[in-house]
Order: sequence, then C-alpha cells, then structure tokens
Amino acid sequence: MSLVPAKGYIYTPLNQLKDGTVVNVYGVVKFFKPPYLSKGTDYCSVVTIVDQTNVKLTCLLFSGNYEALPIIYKNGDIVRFHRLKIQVYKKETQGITSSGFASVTFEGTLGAPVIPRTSSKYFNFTTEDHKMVEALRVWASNHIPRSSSLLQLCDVQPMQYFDLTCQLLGKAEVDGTSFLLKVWDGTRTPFPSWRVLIRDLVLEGDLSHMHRLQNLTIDILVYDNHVRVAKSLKIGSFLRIYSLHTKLQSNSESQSTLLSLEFHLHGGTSYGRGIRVLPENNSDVDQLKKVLESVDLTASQSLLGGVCVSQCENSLPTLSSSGSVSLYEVERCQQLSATILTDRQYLEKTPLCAILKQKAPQQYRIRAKLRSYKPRRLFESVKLYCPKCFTLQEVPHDGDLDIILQEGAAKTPDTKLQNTSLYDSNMWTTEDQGGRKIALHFVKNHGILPLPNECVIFIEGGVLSEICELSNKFHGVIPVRSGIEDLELDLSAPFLFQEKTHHYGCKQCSSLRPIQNLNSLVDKIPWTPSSVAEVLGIVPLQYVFVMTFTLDDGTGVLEAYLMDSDKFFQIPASEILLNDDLQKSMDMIMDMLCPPGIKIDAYPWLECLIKSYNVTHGTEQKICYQLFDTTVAEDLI
DNA sequence: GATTAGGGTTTG
Repeated sequence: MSLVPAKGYIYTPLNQLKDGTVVNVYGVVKFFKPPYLSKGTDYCSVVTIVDQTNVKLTCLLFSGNYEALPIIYKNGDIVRFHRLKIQVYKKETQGITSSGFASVTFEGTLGAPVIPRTSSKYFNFTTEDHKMVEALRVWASNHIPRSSSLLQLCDVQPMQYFDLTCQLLGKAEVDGTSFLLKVWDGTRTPFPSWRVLIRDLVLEGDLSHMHRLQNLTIDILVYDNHVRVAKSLKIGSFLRIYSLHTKLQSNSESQSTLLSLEFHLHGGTSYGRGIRVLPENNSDVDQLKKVLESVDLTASQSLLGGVCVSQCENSLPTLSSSGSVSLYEVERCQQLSATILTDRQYLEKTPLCAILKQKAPQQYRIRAKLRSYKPRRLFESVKLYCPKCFTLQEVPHDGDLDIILQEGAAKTPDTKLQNTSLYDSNMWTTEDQGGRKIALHFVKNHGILPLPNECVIFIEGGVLSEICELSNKFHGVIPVRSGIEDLELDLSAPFLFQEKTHHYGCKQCSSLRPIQNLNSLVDKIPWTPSSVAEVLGIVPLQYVFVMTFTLDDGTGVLEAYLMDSDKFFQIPASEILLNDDLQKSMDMIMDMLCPPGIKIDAYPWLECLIKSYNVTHGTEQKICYQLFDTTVAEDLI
C-alpha cells in the first residue's frame, strides 16, 4: 500500500485512444457477452462501450477468474476499466485486458443509487467517480435510445430473441448436447410452453412446486457450451438468460391445431447468448420477487382440472412428464374456425409476427381474429372492379347515373338509324318535358319480335326511372344514342340493365364494336350480360366487396385487404345493394366474425390464406396483404 | 508465457 494519497486516475476519452498504450476508461455498455469459458484457459467477456465522445470501443476481457470480469447485467450499465491495453485489430481499435486489469460496474439508470459492483477487494472510488457515473447517465439518457431486449414471458412472441429474468425451478439432463431448465417469471406466455420429454428421474427441483406452477413455468433447452453452465445452476436461483429464442410449435392433432412456444438457448455466444446468475440484491430480482409473491396460485390452478383437460391430454403426446395442459389448448380444442380455406390446406400456419418480418411476395396460412374491419357501412364496401386493368371504381349513385343518362337524352334520335334488320323502332315526344324525344328499338329474332320477357330493347333519350321500369318488363335494356352511322353506347352508364342489376363496362379496356354485331347473337336467346359484352367489345366490370380486415393472432396485428365477388361471403356483391335479405345476412356474418360489445378473447378464430405483395407509393415501399381462397364456414351462413 | 476472441443469433 502506498502511503501517498491516491492521486486519482486519469480517464482517457474513447476518441483519444492510442495503439499500444494502457489506459483507464469509463463508458456506457452498448453490448456485452456475459463471461463464458473460452477455448483457451480463461473466461472471456466481450464488452462494447461508448462515451460522451460518441466513439465506441470493443473490449476483449480475459481472466482465469470469472468474478474478475465486469459484472454487467444489462446494456446501459456503466463500466470503469483500469489498465486496459489499446491495440489495433483489422484496422479497428480494440481494448484488451492487460496485467492488473480491474473493473467496476454501475447501474446506468438515471437517479439510481451509485453502487459499485466489483470483485476487487481494494478499489479506488472517489467523488470524481461518482461524478463520472452521473455524467454518463445523463449523457446516455439523452443520446442512447432506451432499447431493452428484456421481456416478461407474457410479452414474448414466437420467433423472437429476448432476455429473460427468471427463477430456476427445475433442471434435467436431456442428452449430451442439450439440457433442460424449467423457469418462471410469474407471468404467463401468450402460447403455452412446450414440454420437453425427459426421463422422469432426472428432473431436479421441487416437483410439487413445479406442479403447482405448471401454467407459469416454461421449458428452456440450452445447448452446447451453455450445458456446462446450466448444470451448475442452483434451484431457486435468479437468472438472466440472454438472447433466448422462441419458436412456435404447431402440432396437428386430429382436426385441431395446438400451438405451443419452444424456448431455445442456442449454442455459441453470438449476440451475447448466455446465462448469468443475478444476486438477491439486484433491483430487477427485487421486482421479480414481488411479481412471484403476488401470483395468485389458486387462480392459475383453477384453470385446470375438469373433464375437458383430461380428454385433451390424451391427444397431446408432446406434453407429458410434469405436463398437464393449459386452458389455451382446451379452448383451441373446442373452437372451430369461422372461416375456412378453400385450397392449400396443407400449408403450415404462420404467426403474424413472423409474417410481418418477412419480405413479399409470399403466401401464408394464418389463424387470427378479426379485431376490426373497414368500411363499417356495407354500401361503402361495394365497388366495381376491372379484371383486365385491375382498377377499382365506385358504383355510381342513382343521382349521378340519372345525370349521365339525361345528358344522353338531350340528343334527338336520328330517324335514319331506326327500323333496321336488327330491330323495329318507335319514337315518342314527351309533352311536359320540353319535347324530349324517346326512341325504343326492339331487337328481332329472325325478323320476328319475341315476347317482352325474351326481348332486348335499345333506348334513346330515356331517363333512369323509365329505363328501370322497362328493365322489369323486358329481358334487357341497353341505353344508346344516335351516332353518325350507328347507334352508340356510353360506358359512363351501364351497358345493360337487367331486372334491377346494372351491368357496367370498363372505359379503359373496352373497344366498342358496332351495335349491329348483336346480329350474331340472334340465335343465342336469352342474351346474357357476358355475351352482349363480348360481341360489343366491352370488358365487363365485376361487383366486388372491398374491405380491410385488421387481423390479430396474439403475436401481431396486420391489415389484410379482402376483395370478393361472392366466394368469401357466399353472397353476390352484384346483388347485395338490391336485396334487403342479403344485406341482413351480410350484417349477421360480420357480427359473427367481429362480434360487437365483447372482448376479442371471445371472438371466433378465422383460418385464412393471405398473400403479401409490394406496393410502391412514390419513393416509399410498403408490404400489403390480401386475403384469398378463404370462405366463411358454412355453419355461419 | 501464450492462448482465448476479435459482437451480428440455430437450424437442436
């Protein structure tokens, strides 16, 4: 011991480090690998720090003594390294332990007590250090985004890496390369944990305690280098497991699919994968203990028991040993889907959170609930769709249609175009409407006029109310106007009125042919909208429902677009606006899929196929989703 | 005394 009072250490800012020097530094932990046994003789910990200069430094820390390495629990912690050697590797500056290396770690949270964590028996700690820590805390709070991968089990999703703070309840050897840890954090996962099969006798821990907590415990398989650490852990200890991986497991059992969550701590140390024991005095452990103590065991137990559980249990070979079955699976056993697939039933289900991370285009099978949908008013969801140019347009309102037809009616019918081999013509002049002239052309069949209900007529100068009235009497009404050489159509209006249905053609895609072409249809009575469209060069528009479904499967939420003429709802979109009963059916279906006034938990599940595709809006790229090959289950209709 | 690892997820 020196008798000279400690002069205080000099700390080098991270932007002033020189190759080959040995320095003291302070920094905020940006990344770290908890200490692990290296392939050499020492433990190793890789720690990346940053300071107010905004320069990062990755440090390779070795020690034969596990405790001598920095006691870092999470990113954001603040470290002080003494006697760190600076060197350059692959053109990057790095720090490495040198003789006499020592470290002290502090919590990084602004306002938390400044308590040094170190294994050093004697260490220098002055008000200067206190100030350094406080300054770094303030700087970090303003400059480093608060991103933590620390999650509670209730917040985990399938296909995710996260850090877990938990208590060890049980452990068991599985085989040479993997080891089972049973842990809990007092919260319940969105999907029940998988149950890893083990030989009954190898499970170490309080079996009755584990049984009581069965819905709250998860099974974690740890692999390779982590097995050694896992074996050494004490039951009851508090752990932080870094970069734990979740994966959704789907077991198809008879007709129902049971989902469970797998937890893996893969081999290697990438991304800081590892396990660290947390001391009892750790603030996060304090918090965890409170959660564990407040768990209402009677509530978690009462979910079990009863006939249904034992029935389901028999069909679940993957759940065993300690295993019983959670309420989730019971519910899933019982729930039928409100929508079903009409194709590709072989596809595996994908959770929405996984879909949201992937690139387009792809196709998925999903199981989700309909959280909400748009538009809420039925008539707003009906559109006209061109199957050729894929454009959507609004169905013209009757008022607008009336205006379009009246514009056409302003033109006087040309008598030269009347009474041809195709049709017989009649013309009237209205008395009270400014002498508006109306011409009707009755299409003949081999020179003979058919009965009205088989007869198609052309009308010139007619207004909407007249056309509608005539379309009830005749097989079909085609509004026309006199052109230079022939009667002509205007695709702003329907090309055919049939009963109450208005048939539209696409203005962009149609190339109109002479009306006399209908001569080729005289033997094909009754005329259908598609045959009329075909000979007149019209690309007919389809009536479709266009809706946006907000789907939620508990792992994520996505908006999927539905475009359907009649397959999904099994209601023709072309007729819905004309038929009160169909509208009632539609309302009933939507209320079934997305019941008003109750919680989403009680909504039915929907089995759907969706496809993802890329949409470019200016410079912005976006992935959209569309439902396809899905239909409302028959028992709902 | 040198080595270890040198951040950037397994494929169980």
